[in-house]
Amino acid sequence: MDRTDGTGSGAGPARGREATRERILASARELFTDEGYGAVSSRKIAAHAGVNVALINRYFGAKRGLLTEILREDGVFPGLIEGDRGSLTRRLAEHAVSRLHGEGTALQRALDHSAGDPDLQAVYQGRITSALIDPLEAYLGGGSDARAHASLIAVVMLGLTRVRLVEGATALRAQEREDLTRRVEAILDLCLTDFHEE
Amino acid sequence: MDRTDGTGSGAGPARGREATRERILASARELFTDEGYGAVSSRKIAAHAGVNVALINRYFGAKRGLLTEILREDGVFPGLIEGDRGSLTRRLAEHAVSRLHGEGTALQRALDHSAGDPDLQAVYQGRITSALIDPLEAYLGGGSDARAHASLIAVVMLGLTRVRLVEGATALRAQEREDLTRRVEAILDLCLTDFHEE
DNA sequence: TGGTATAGGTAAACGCTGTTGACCTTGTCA
DNA sequence: TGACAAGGTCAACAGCGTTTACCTATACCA
Repeated sequence: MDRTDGTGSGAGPARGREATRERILASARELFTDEGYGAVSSRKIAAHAGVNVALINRYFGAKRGLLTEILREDGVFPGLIEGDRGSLTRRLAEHAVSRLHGEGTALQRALDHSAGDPDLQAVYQGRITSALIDPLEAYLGGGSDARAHASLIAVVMLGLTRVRLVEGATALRAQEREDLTRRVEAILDLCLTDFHEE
Repeated sequence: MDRTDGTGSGAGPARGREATRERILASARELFTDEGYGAVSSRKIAAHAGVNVALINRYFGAKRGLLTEILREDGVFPGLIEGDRGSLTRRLAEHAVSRLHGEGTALQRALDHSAGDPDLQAVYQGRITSALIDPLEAYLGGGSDARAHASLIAVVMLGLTRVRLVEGATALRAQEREDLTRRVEAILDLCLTDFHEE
């Protein structure tokens, strides 16, 4: 009936559904990392994987399916929205500032640049919601305003990415790093305080 | 030598360089407003203007030139970065919250959705810098950290747009409007305080 | 052992995009 | 009348994401 992905017989690249899928995915990841989503065409990915173009759509539905698959594998803010509640904003601030300085994996940096692509709007929409806002809401305890607080956090986190993308954020990166981190932390704390107290 | 844009002789649409340019621009503005930048093709704009496609590139260099021209005509935050300094953040907060609620001109709303288009990155980069960060820096008096403060303001303003775009910001729009405005105002104030005081 | 169904892969086309270069037409001036 | 130039058109180019029809080689079953 089916080889269930036996590793070929030695000659030529591995065949079989799973092996091919994986080869396409690996090529996409590598090329997206180096050149960004928009700059890499389906044909280029296929050529790099030594595979026909049509297979991309066969296995992943469409080009954006490749990115969806890649993104599924790693979270947006791994390890940040868990653990001690008191230092949540500190962790988020440190992460945001490090991203501002171009740290993080090459893939993360590349995908920041692709975040605005109209073709990817639905992909990023799902990602921001499911990997940032939803977990934050749950982490914050689910009070009536928890989701609004989570959204405000997202405003700052996404805003920082966008300003870096669109303007370079030179002035921010020129600040003493600890000063900037503390400032972002304070802003994030303000995002989390009760809307009605004063 | 040249008619210098006389208004034709009556029959058919107006001819002449300036009239044609204006007709293309008007069509682009209308279509961008209704459908967004990415969804409108050069050929569609040309057809709507009753003009050959090639003229778009002749007069505006490329499709993005149309948007550049349109954006040149109205500022990003008209009237906000001037006047009383004490209420700057209040004005900005009110503006941001109104945008969150889908207010503002139809063109502004449409262009928010196009802000991430890779083809427009340079256009928006110039716009954010020259119409938001630069004026803010000047308005703030040009102290050594003025540009960093302006950048932080931009973080919040752009972040709000992005969260609305990508997530809908339902939870934020569900907040009592005055509460949310005051919160954003407080956050913006925090963006403007000295980095080194504590 | 032979026949067949099927999974996996390929080639070629479709319709679309933004853009460009060669051509033509029209009006003006010498 | 002839030359010139501005304004406009047509047709093509190269590329994109995607789809359809076809081929091939394997695995199973009679």
